[in-house]
This record gives sequence, structure tokens and C-alpha cells, in this order.
Amino acid sequence: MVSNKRLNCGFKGYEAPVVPRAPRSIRRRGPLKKLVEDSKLCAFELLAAVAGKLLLESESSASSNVADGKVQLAICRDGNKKAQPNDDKALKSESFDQGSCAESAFIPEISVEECNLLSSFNSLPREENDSVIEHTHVNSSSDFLKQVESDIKLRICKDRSSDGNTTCEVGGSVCIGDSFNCKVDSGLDVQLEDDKNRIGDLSMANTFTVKNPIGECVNTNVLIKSESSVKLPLYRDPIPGSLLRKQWNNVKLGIRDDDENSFGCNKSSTKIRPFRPQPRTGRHKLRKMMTHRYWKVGPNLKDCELYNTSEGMKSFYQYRKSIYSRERCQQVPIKKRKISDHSFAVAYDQDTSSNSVSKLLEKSLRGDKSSSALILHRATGASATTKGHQKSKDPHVKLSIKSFKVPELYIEVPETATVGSLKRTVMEAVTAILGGGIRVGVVHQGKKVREDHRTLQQAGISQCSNLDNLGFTLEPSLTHISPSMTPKKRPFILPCDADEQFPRSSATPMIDSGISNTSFDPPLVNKSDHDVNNIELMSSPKTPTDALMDGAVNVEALAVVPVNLKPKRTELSQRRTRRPFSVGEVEALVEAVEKLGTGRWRDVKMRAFENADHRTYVDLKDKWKTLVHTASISPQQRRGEPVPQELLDRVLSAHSYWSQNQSKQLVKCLSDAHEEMVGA
DNA sequence: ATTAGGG
DNA sequence: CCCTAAT
Repeated sequence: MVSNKRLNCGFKGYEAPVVPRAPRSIRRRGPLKKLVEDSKLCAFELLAAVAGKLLLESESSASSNVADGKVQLAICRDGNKKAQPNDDKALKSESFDQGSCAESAFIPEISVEECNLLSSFNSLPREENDSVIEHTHVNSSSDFLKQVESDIKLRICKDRSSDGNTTCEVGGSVCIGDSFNCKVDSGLDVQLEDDKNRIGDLSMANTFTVKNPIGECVNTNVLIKSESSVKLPLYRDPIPGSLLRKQWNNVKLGIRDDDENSFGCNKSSTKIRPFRPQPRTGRHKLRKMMTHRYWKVGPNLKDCELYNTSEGMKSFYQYRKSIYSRERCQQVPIKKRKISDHSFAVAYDQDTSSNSVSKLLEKSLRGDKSSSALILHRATGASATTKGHQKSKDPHVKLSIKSFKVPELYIEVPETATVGSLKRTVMEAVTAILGGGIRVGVVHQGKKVREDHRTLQQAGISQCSNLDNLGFTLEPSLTHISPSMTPKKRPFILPCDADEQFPRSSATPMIDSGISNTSFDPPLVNKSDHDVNNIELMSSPKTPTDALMDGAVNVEALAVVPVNLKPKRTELSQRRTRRPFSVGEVEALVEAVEKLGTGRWRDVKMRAFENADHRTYVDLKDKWKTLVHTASISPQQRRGEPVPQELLDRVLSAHSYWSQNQSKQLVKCLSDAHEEMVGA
């Protein structure tokens, strides 16, 4: 009996104790609420002692509950599960001490500083390229000119520090799309001529020469692996000396720091500090743990106690917090920037007729880092393509984005992770990158055109054009796009969503639905959405010509391109895309609930869905709700992907168990604890 | 930030 | 899934 109970209260690793906390539903509900609440703190020992005895006597009948047995069973199983990857990762201290491998699994670090130049290097003398390499301290020159065309290269290296985990350095540059050159539709040979202005690191100092439609992905960043990944390259202060300063067709490449939009300004504000101690949070956590989580009791809770006080636990909580704060970290700067950019958004509608390409572009691209290529269409005639706000006689400049490049990602996944989960992880990284926001600067004749209000004509970029001297820079911009500008804004869909990653013991059937296999095949973008925001993020078999022809992205489209992948569904936001739970997910959910009960969704989330960013604890709770419902109706009435009856049975069992025995559970564990203390 | 519960 | 109240 006792041992059984110990099983109940014992737990491994960070696994939150099933114990001393009654679900809020209980605590809050009904007349008993106060009672439970109050007595819990004051006289719980007494209560425990008494109740413990009572329970001991009523135990036999109570345990006749089928659920009981099952739950116990589940717990036993769990007890034997060793070192779930999840926990492993979370608790791995070096992750926190050294800059976080774990973090990098979620928050891609993009090296802006070690910038990426791209495209059309063919038009340059070979020596130029080489010298660029040197100047930028490329570690791996072999990567430099390596074209990463339609796929993402992974350099998978064994991560020494994290056994069992594999650190994937997604090769310095990930070219998504065909290439990154700019192309001038009319064949204009545009050369960037510069004088004083330098183009930012991420700049797209493209010559618009279209000699080779497939540009080279020039990767000048190399970097740190997990162990040294303390640096967050993207947001690091630019080190002048390390910057690329290369004359390139008279364009000096380097980070310009005179611009508020340049990296120099953003990096600090956007810095992701996942493991920075968060005082309030820490206190909060501590308090929480102190109050109801890790009570000092007997040997039973030794593990827990250990964790409670150990660095490991701290790390874990920090880690966990980091996950939850990840979004916040990224959002903060966004809000900051929002203000300054608001004018853009406002002005947009009024100013669209100005043909201010620079402006449109300025507002258009989002998503930090990397370089992209635009395909410049220069339509000379009256145009049917651009919107009605065009003045009839104006030649139009149509722009389309051909491809994007993501400079660098660091990813860490367990070796046991599925390919699908790897894909998904990469996807998340890419998503996070692009979600950060990006803005485009226009460089004309070597000068940055900042006057967004000016027309192209005024800026000298009009029809007669010297598009030859037009260039674009990509600048990290955590600007928030006004929803009004993105009427149908819709976050990108992760094709491999269903492929949940449960890097857990093999005892648990992992979910690796076939869906994941197609992860990178289809364009990431949800084309069917008719989303003007669609950019081809993913590699596409399309030839540049195709890209030109589909002309999907015209000026307007560009203007609203929100590489806003983070479903920051503010204000007029859409619903999240529906993501039915896979059987595997259900399984994981059921298992977690069996152990944790129905009132601790955050823990359930942490336990079984830690890596499933799109599953919030609310989602899990809702899913459980529907599961209970599903289980209680006849199979004929059920819809969607059928959940195995076995699982549904477990759902019902666990449900009834936890709903009927919640208070008993609490008391039981308390009494256990008490006995331990006294007995020992 | 979490949890519960209704829509 | 969303939204909200209450913690």
C-alpha cells in the first residue's frame, strides 16, 4: 500500500509532483472551496494525518476504480522511463550556462554580423569574391560560394556537450528559393554604384545583372556552435573591425550604424535573453514552489527536493521560463518599434499612389536578417497589374520577391528525434527568423533613400530610370505590420505540424505522421489562402522565369508582405489554423493527464508538449475536454480522425479518476508525506 | 501567467 | 479554437 502510494507521489526529474496541489477547479468550486483552501495551509498536517487514516481504510474500495489501477500502472511505467530527452534537454545545465543549445533549438540565431552577401557574384571578378571572403573572415571558404539552392544544408555535427543530441548547424546560409539575385525584367543592367553609403550587412547589394539567374549564396558567416553559442550573432553589437567592408562595384559593404534601422540599433533591443534571471519570475516560481509544490516531506520527494534546490531545477525553471518568455522577448522590441513605424502604416493608404517604391518596400518586407532577392519587373506600359492607384501614364515598377535567404540557424535535436521533427525544428527556426521582422531599405545611386514620402520620380527612380542604380537592403526590423495593411494576413502554415515531436522514451509511441515527410516539399506558404502576403519561403522548383511570370508579387503584394510568421494575432487577427490532434498527441496527452490530473495543464504541456509550440495548455485542456466528450458518445457520432478506443477508455478512466478523487488524491499524498515524516 | 468554463 | 473571468 505504502509503496503504491509512493509511486504516486514519487516522481522523476522535474516532473511535477502529483501531490500537494489540488486543481483549481476543486479549490475554487463550490462551498468546499474555502474550506479546502484554508485548511490546506493551516492544518494540512492534521488533515493529512486524519485523512490518511481514513483513506487507508477506504482505500480498497477506492482503488477498485479501474482508473486507479491504470493510473498507477502508468506511473510505474513512467518511473522506469529514464531520461526523457525532453527532460534531458531541459535540465542540461550547460545549455543555460553556455548560451544555450537548447535555446538555439528554438530561437534561431542569425548571424547578421557575419553577414551574408549574396547574389550575382558571377558578375564580379573572381578576385573580388575571394577578397570578400578574406575580408569577412569566412571560416569556411568552401561554404562561401556553395550554392544552397533548393534545399537547406545541414551540417550536422555531433554536439559534444550534449550527449545524445545532435547539433545541426544549418549551414551558414540557407537559401530559400532559387537564388538571391535581383533581376530586372527588362533586362536592364543595373549596377550599384555607390559612393558613401554602405549597405548593411544583410543588404542585398545586388547588382541587378542577370547573368546567372541562379545566384550564389554567399555565406560569410560561420560561427559558433552550441557550445559557444552564447553569442546571439544577430543581435550582437557589430564589431566594426569584423565588418565586411568591401568595395563591390563601388558599393561599400558594411554595417552602417548611422541608421536607426540598422542592426546596430536593433540588436540590443531585440536581444533575446532567454536565461537572464528574471527577478520577478524567479520569485514567483520560488514562491509557487514553496507554497504548494515542493514541500519538504520524506525521502519520497527526495528527487523533487533535490531539484528544487539544485541548479538543475533552477535551470529547468529558467529554461522553462525562457520558453514561455520567448515570445515576449521578441515582442517587446516589436512594440517599441511599432510606434516609430506607425506613420508608415498610416501613410500607406494615402500614399500608395505616389509610386513610392522605396516606401512600399520599406514597409513591405518583414523578417529579420538574411538577404533576399527581388525580382524587378519594369513594366513600361500601362499596366494592368498594378492596382488602380497607378496614374495611368506612369510606367510601373513591378517588384516581386523571388527568394529569401536565411543566413544561419542553430538547431539542436536529439538523435532520436525523427526526421520529421528535425524538419519541424528547422521550420520553427526559419519561422522565428522571419517572424522577427524585416524591412527593406532602398539604395539608389549609392545613397540610401530614406524619404519614404518621395515618389520614385522625385527620388530619381522613375521610368527613365536608372534602375541601374537601385539597390535594396534588408534590415532587421521588428516592426509590426499594421493589420490594416495585411487584410488577410495569415501566418504561414507549418506543413509538419502534425508531426509532433515527442523526444521521449521509445516506450511511448511517437508520432511521426507521414505529413512530416512533405514538410519541405510544398511551399511553405499557404497558397490557397490567396494571401497577398505569400512569399515563397521555401525552395521552389520554379525557375527564375517562372517566378517572374507568375508575377504574384507585385508592388502591392510587396507592400504587405509580412514575414510575420509568429501568429501574433493582434486585433483583427484570424483564427489560428486548425490543427487536429494526432493520435500520438492524444496518446501523449492522455498519458500526461493520467499522471498529472486534469487541473494542471501547464504541467501537462511541459511534460508532453514542451516542444509543440502550437499547443498551448489551453489547447490541451480543450482537447481533453473534447476527448472526454468524444469518449462519452457513441463511436458513430464521433468525427475526425478516430481515436483508438483504448485511448478513449483511458480518457474516461482518468477523467473519472481525477474528477472523483481529486481531493482524495490531495489528501492521500499529504498523508503519505506526513507518514514519511513521522514514520521515519 | 494559469486555470476553468462557456461560446 | 476563441474569449473571458478569476486567480
